[in-house]
Amino acid sequence: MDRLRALRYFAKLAQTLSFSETADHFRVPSSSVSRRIKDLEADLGAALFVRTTRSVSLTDLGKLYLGEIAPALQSIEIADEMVQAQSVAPTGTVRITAMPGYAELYVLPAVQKLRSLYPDIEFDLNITDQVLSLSSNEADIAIRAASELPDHVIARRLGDHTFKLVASPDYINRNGAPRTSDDLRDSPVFMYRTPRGVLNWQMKKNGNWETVDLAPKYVSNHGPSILESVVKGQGLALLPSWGIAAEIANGQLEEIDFEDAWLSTSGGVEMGMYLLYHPPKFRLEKVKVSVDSLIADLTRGSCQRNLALSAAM
Amino acid sequence: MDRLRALRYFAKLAQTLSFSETADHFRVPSSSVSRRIKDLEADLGAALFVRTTRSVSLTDLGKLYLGEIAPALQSIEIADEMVQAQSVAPTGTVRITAMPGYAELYVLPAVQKLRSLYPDIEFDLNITDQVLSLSSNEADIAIRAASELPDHVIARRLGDHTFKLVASPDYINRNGAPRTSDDLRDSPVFMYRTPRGVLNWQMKKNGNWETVDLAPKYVSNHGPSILESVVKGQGLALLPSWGIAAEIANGQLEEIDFEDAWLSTSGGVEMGMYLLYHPPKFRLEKVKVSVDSLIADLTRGSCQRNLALSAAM
DNA sequence: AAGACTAATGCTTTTATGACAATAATAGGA
DNA sequence: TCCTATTATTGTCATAAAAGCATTAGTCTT
Repeated sequence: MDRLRALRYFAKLAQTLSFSETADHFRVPSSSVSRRIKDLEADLGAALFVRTTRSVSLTDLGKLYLGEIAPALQSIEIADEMVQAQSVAPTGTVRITAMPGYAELYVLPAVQKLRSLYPDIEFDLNITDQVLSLSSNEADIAIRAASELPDHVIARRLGDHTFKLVASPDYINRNGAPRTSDDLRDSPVFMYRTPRGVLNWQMKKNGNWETVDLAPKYVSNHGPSILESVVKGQGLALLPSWGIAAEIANGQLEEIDFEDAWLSTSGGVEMGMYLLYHPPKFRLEKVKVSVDSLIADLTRGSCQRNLALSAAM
Repeated sequence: MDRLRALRYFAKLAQTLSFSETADHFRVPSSSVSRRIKDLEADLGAALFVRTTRSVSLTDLGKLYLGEIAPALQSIEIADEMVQAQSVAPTGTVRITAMPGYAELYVLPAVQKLRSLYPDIEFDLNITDQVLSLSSNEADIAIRAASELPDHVIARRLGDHTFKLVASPDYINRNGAPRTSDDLRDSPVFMYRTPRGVLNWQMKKNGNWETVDLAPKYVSNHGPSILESVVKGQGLALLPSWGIAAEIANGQLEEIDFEDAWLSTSGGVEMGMYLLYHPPKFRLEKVKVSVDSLIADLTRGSCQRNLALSAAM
């Protein structure tokens, strides 16, 4: 038995004191109301109404029951409306996670804009290299580099995530640009540490990608400090293209063309920056508007970067 | 969809965060829980849980929904329990209606006893000649004279309801006992007025019951005052046997044997005093205990009366 | 006294729920 | 790293419940 429906019938019937009117209200035949009420009474083991074929009235127990049930029904109605309103009105917390570096350069300003656009939404921005799971509800939106895309989330490509070997013009003038892996071994190199370990440099040799055995002068999980070290001419680093666009453009850094392509993560796989979010099984407006705004800002940002790069070349 | 069941599943699942545990709790396969929750989510148009095959957690909306739903569910549980408790524990109001005269003689003391027996029950005793409808919920128990019994109520016979022509020994000494209807027309007679009119006297003539055309000296809806007038020797009256048992027994009144039987209401139909109450479709304990107690007292009273009558004869 | 309105009931059709089995996905351990 | 155990989901079927419709029975009104 659909108890909740029976209770709705009960409440309406208690109000109208008419089976037919109640039935009309719910667009069902009056026999349905009659049967549901009867079932309800049988379930409770008590008569709720006194019926004459012509009139209906509440019993003492009916009044008692109504007094308890009516507010509960109302609560349920309200709850439903709240949820449905929530899924339309953008309020609540949106949890965003993003990679350091990229976050500071691009996501932070985008989120600032988002905050001013939707002051009612609360944002929880978690900048970390940890890969927070969307599917286990640790975040609503994830912005990170990825090669192969998770299956159950929607991924919007924000731009490339390729690594460039860079040094300052000053450094190149003093030491020359490295050409071989042996050159590298003699050069001061800086590496990035992720929670899963140091991001090794890999090189293509005879069609295979191999890790280059290097002893880095400086390892950090703080990207900007590595960038700063390179800009200061202290050595070489493999840095993501989006992280050096500005420095390339204004001449602070130069890209070093190596004999082969270089990659930091597992060999040669094409990587990109992605914005990831739950498939919109159900329309969570707060997530939707955030995604839309972020995508707009971040892809625009990446276009600008690309333009800047082109200009530098 | 049984929404209430879905909500119960939801509440339990939000608490346990385990489909299988929830399913065990309700003794249903976990697939049922899974489906009900999915249906609920589809109905609401919003995701309530984030599921991994290994773990379940509430979404923001889920928490919100739970906050509204949980108290409502509890209210419904409480309401159910209240009703079921009510139908077992004898509390609340019992409305009793009874005929004047009979009520004062027999019902009043019985109700007094009932009140002391069940101090938690409230009694509403309506002494009237009006025939209050049980079926339209105007009373829980009715005690009245009846010939043919209503169909949808339970009737317990309390005793006869036959009318006797009586006068005081003093009156008979002075005027002699009437023998014919003509005798009656010359005698001072007292009649009872019901809400439906004066209770006419009827007589069997050639097998047919006919109303005797009399000009009563005194008409009242107050039985005791008619009785008193008769006892004082002021005239004759047709009085119910249960109303004159004591006076017959102690010699204050004498029954007059007439040439035919006499009746007050529609001709010659056998009438009785009945206690009427709703068929116990559902066990309303307060009514049940009241009926039991009243029946016990009133039938015992009627036995005593009968004994008293026998003794007087 | 008859008609109109209302609730209940009997029956059929449709719907949805539960049961069982199988699958997919993950966490933990050897 | 592979294997196993646990957990949620999906597919299919049988069953139970609800709706729909027509009819009956009982009141109130004119």
